[in-house]
Amino acid sequence: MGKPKAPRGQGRERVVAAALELFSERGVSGTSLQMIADHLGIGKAAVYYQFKTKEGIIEAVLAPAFEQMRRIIADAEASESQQEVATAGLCNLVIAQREVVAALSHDPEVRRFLEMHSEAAELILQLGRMLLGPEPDTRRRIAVSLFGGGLASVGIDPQLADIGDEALRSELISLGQFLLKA
Amino acid sequence: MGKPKAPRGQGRERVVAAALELFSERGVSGTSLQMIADHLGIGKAAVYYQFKTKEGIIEAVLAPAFEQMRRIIADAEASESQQEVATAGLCNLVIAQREVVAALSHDPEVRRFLEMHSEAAELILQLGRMLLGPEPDTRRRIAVSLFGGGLASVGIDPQLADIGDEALRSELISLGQFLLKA
DNA sequence: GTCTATAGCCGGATAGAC
DNA sequence: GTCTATCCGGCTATAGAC
Repeated sequence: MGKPKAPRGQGRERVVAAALELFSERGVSGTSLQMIADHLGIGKAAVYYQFKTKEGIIEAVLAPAFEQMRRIIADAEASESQQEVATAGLCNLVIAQREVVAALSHDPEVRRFLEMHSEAAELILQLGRMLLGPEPDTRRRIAVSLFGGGLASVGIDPQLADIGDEALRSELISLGQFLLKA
Repeated sequence: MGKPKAPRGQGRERVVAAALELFSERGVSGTSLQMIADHLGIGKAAVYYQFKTKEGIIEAVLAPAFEQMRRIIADAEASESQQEVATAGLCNLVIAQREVVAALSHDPEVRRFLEMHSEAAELILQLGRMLLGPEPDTRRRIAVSLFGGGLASVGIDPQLADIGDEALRSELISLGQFLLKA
């Protein structure tokens, strides 16, 4: 009864992968559906068969990152040391989803998307609050902003391309804890 | 003999100011010349009178930041403690040119611009080298990347809007020195 | 210095053939 | 599931009137 042909969702995944690659090179506004289609060697209408709108593609590209954020928040909430678990979780997220995080965390089109989908925006705010801890002073607030903003860039910095995932992860976590204790 | 009417360059500055504001909200790709014209209450062709191409506008928006970078590099080179002077200079740059730095440092269109204008790209690389110092280890390289990427975000983080320039500057410099000594 | 008008191209999105 | 053809609107850029 399995359907060997046209396995559901495979086309979607190919579109999402191509979109992510192009988004990270040219930004969301700078990427047209035509480019995505060309990249896959298909027609523009074939892309529309998978996603009715461009926003739908953005949503699908972002989805796995937000899923992981939900897990991080759940883990941190279940832990005694919220701040440390959240910090490590964020570092893991950056490693596991380099391209999604780096390509989209500073994209103006994604910012607009988040303004229209407050459940997603709330996840980011919640993670921020966990890093801040209760009653943060000015220095801590700046340190958290610096760390959060920096994390996104580190993921795709070409100058760090020779550093393996494990080394990067452990140094990031260490630097994060260091910064947030400053 | 002064010419009270049509003071040279004033029109250009108004275009640049409007462009910067829109670039920071919508990104470069997401900003059309029509939007810039509308924002100034003039026609699209009036913008073309000041700048022959959109790239010309990008160049003019970036110019002051690169000028300041040149000064920072010159100052650091003349100093004994290159790394500290460069770090402080970068923090000052972020404060003085928040919008330019934040809006454009992660913009894919600007990245493409830099690939075509290697003199400008070289300034950024040179500053990076000054922060790294001679023979940096892995941890230092990651710290520099984290700091550089984070600086850009801090400048426009709405959550830090209540912090004055002076407080922000001194904390940033302090956090920078702290991070680079980690 | 700003305007209208227009060229020519490309954007997102849809309809319908195969 | 992919294609061609098409709609309509917006884009950069130019020409020329005022």
